Amino acid sequence: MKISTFFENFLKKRSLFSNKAVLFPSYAPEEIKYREEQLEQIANILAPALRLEKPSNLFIYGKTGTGKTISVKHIFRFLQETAAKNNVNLLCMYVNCKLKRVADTEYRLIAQLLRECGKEVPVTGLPTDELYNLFYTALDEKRQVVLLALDEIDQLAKKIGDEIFYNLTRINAELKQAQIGLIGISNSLFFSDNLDPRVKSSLSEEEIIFPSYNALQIQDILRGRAAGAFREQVIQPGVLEKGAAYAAQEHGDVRRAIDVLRIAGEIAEREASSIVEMHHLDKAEKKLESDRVFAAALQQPQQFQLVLYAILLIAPKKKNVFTGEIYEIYQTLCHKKNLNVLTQRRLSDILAELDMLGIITAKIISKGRYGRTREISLSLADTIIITLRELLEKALHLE
DNA sequence: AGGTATTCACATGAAACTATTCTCTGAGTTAGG
DNA sequence: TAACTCAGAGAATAGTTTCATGTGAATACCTGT
Repeated sequence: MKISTFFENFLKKRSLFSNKAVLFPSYAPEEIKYREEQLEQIANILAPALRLEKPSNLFIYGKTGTGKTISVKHIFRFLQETAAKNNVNLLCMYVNCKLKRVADTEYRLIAQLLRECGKEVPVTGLPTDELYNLFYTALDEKRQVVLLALDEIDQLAKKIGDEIFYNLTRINAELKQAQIGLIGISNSLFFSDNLDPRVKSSLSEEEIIFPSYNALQIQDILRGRAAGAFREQVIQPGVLEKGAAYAAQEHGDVRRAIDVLRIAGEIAEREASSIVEMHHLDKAEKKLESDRVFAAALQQPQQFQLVLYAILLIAPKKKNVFTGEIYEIYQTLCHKKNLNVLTQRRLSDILAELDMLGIITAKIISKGRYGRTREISLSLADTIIITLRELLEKALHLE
């Protein structure tokens, strides 16, 4: 088929979607279902900001995909609208602390905040105190209240420790005109447990927990989104129910369930199907999982990939592999490729990270007299393993 | 037999080092007046 | 004299090494029966 006719046909075909944007994570719905209580609490806590009083610092817990981020953004939107209408100097900032190269270190976080205030700062070269000073002066320019939402704050704490929070809570003491209210959003329910007690008490003056959705709630939310995103009669009966049931038992993550639905639609469209059926959903589920693995693996550094490659070489042949065995294979690979060999210490960390990424399953076991080690196995489907191995070979220039 | 002490093979933690990227500063150089 | 160039000092960061310490349970080694 000629490309020109392909595009012509493409245009003639009716899309399954009426508004695909509804299914993207960036979409902000008018109404957030099953979160009335939490929204009300947040609104209550933050409302004093509209009177230029400093609201209590707020801490929000809940697993991924339970609506934390979207709720905070929702509240922010209305707060700012109201503030604008009534001429209140209210500034709402939202930062995701997990974003690589954006806000995943102390320096970068403050730099990002300055950027939100409209001040560009260099990516490196400046002392961190200097950034704090710039930040203080930027905030203190006028009498205002600043609400600062830090998403995935637990990731940041794990990476660089909790001193940064001490600095953040101290900001108010430095400011003369402005006031700042902190909103921490965490995926981990136990985040604050290993936090400096002083930081903990000032950071979480108020706490809100977002429970996971159950299957029926997920189903309802999915239905709402699907109605907005797909043309009528496109989704076959049972598809939404299945998607919801799966999401509920696996993780309770609505965002992911919505992603699956979108990809199912895309797959159906590519197959020139006029409806979305069960098997599209299954394919979408698999595609999402394998895409995640591939992306995670390919954006790691070279040595990291080499270790993963070593695992892929032997793990499928045996059911359990130990750290030492992987280290040996990795070493021979290094010699073949003429790369310098990392220490076992480092390998240990890499294995732990691969486990975190969900690419491998590593369990620390004790073999008694024969030591303690990680028992490593692959939890990926065979097809994924083969593709991943090929991808890594290409990335590492192995033959 | 039953109890405890060892011992293995790593895990885990902390600090420090290396290489790279970036800014800022100030001395030296250049071009124009 | 103002504008430009360029080296050197100082920062932040990612990835790593070095040194030090921790650890769960199968086995070795006792003890008293």
